[in-house]
Amino acid sequence: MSPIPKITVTLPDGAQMSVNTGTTAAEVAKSISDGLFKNSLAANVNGQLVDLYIPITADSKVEVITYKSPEAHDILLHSTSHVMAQAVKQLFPTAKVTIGPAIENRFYYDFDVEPPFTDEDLDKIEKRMQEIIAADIPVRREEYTRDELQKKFAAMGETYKVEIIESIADNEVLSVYTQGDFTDLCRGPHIPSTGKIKAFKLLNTAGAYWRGDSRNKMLTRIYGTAFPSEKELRKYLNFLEEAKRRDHRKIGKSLELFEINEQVGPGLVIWYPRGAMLLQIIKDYWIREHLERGYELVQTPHIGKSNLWETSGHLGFYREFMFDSMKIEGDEYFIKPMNCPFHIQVYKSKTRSYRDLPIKYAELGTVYRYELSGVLHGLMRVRGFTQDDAHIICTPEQLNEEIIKLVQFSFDYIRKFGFNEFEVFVATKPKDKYVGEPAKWEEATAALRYALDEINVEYALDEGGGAFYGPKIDIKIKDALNRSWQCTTIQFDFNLSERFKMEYIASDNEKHQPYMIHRAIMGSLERFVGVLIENTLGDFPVWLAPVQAAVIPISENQNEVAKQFHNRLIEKSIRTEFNSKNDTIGAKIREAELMKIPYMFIIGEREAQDCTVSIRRRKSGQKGVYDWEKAIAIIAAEIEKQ
RNA sequence: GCCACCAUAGCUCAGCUGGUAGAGCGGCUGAUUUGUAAUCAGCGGGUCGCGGGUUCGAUCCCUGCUGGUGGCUCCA
Repeated sequence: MSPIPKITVTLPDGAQMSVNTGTTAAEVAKSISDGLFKNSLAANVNGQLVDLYIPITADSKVEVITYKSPEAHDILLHSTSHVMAQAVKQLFPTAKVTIGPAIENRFYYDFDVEPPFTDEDLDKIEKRMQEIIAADIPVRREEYTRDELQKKFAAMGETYKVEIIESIADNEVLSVYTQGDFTDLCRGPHIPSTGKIKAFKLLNTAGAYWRGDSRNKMLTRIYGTAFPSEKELRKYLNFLEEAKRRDHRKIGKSLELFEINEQVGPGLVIWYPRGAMLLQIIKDYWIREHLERGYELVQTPHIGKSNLWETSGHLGFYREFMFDSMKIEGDEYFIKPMNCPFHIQVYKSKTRSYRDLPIKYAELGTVYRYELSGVLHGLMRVRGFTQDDAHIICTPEQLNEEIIKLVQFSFDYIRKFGFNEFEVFVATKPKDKYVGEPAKWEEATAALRYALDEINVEYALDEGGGAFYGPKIDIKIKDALNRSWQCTTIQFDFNLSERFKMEYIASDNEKHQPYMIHRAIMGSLERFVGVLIENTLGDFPVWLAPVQAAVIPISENQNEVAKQFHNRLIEKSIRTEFNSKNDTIGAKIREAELMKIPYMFIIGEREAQDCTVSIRRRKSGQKGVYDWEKAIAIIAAEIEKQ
């Protein structure tokens, strides 16, 4: 009998081991230490994630994946989704399994089941999962040919799996994972046994179309999460709680900023005085920043005749998002979903010379888009919203510089609101709905990428995510909970300038077609305010706070004097509120704290006599007693800081 | 739009298996005249989202609608 051939295994620290061929990563882990073996979930063999029990048959670099490895979480989540599917199949044998991947911090599994699961079902499933985990059932991989698998899953009645197998490329290895009575088509890798799952929770059910296509059957999805320890699970659940606490809909109500009312219509925002003030402050700032950068303000109607939208291509490519038309004196009018055709009209009002370019038209234009009722969400997704819109019309030579300026402008602008982390995407040509030659798309996309490269901005590609009229740069901002929100969009457009026959006279005295860029920095003011609320909990910096100060007399005896001070603040354009209620000082302060008013100016008997005020800063408390002018200077200085 | 869940006073919510509703906060009135996150007392306030049905009787059961919430191409 010939001796078993040896192979060399190289560990991450460079150490090498000579082992029998066919040794598994599990055995390697065990030979290093029992502790490592106990914590091992999978292995990375030559850069490839594999199961712990796959035999290694050649010299390899081997890294044992433990709970602490960055790759571990996805594997754990994915394996937990299999345990869930196993529990579901045991409890509901007629349910058909479909797909069940890991997503960020969570997993889901979609089932075709009648009737759909309820919350009580989730408890039952969770209990059964605990039993499966307690039984520590081994999870093993097997590979099969396409035919074998088709038959296998067809025999099991798992028609969705059969369909999936059909859609997998010929050259891929087909594998299944089996744990006890449950077998699932899966690429893996998976944990070696169900007992490796230490902490999990099922979160909620949801409907989801098979393959995400609304023409397909609606499946029942269960979301869940899993972590290496109870502690980490709790931390994640706390994060979800914190997100709830920051919900802009809740804060918007308690701070009296806005409402969305059934009587008015879904997705339509009613701004209360405080919310409208907040919006106005943002708008004022926005206008200042644009005028400083050479933009010109324009203002355009809310509706326009159908031929305008015909020419722009909106009726061809964007109709599904537009509200139905209205007939006026025999003509058909549409409510604008975008401002661009109007801005083009302004451009075309006279002959333009290359010396005039770039021309930059800016407008806080309110647009209306028909969004499906199911996707509406507070201020984040509405049907009527104000875009901080601008159109830059320039020569081809100017394009690069203009894009760079725009990206930098966006970063600078958004940083002012306390956001410092960005994700940048370049979105390319959509698969079906697009206008223009593919070659032009290529060229324009390259121009966007070139500009970003030039200023060293890292970005990811969003394939097929472009607008119908051109590729775009999208900037997402990260909030305090590390969630990202789409705000800035910089869209190249070679479609409209052609459709509307825009032109300028170049230095060669010939007519040329200009380039056009659409862009919005905040995107939608509504959404931006929503993000701002969630990021700050409604505790706005003083320059943004709709009410910057509360003037609070200690007793009614100081009402007269306090009112005078209040008037001084108003004269200085400080947004202030006078609390003359017959409440104790404690109650009046509490009220101001809850309404997140940053400054409180308190006047008692002593202050009334000396013409001073006691300053109290929200959250941090008393700041001392100052004469009126000094007190006003203090708050004014903080407002100035922006 | 589709699936599930939800809808009670201005707000937050309670109301067991059907017998026409309650609390706290806010509001109003009065007392108190307050020194840095809730003074006390009293009083109002609801066709229980809307429309049908079952029932002697519906906030509760059934059904239609409206609105809200969580989701709906992150490949086995």
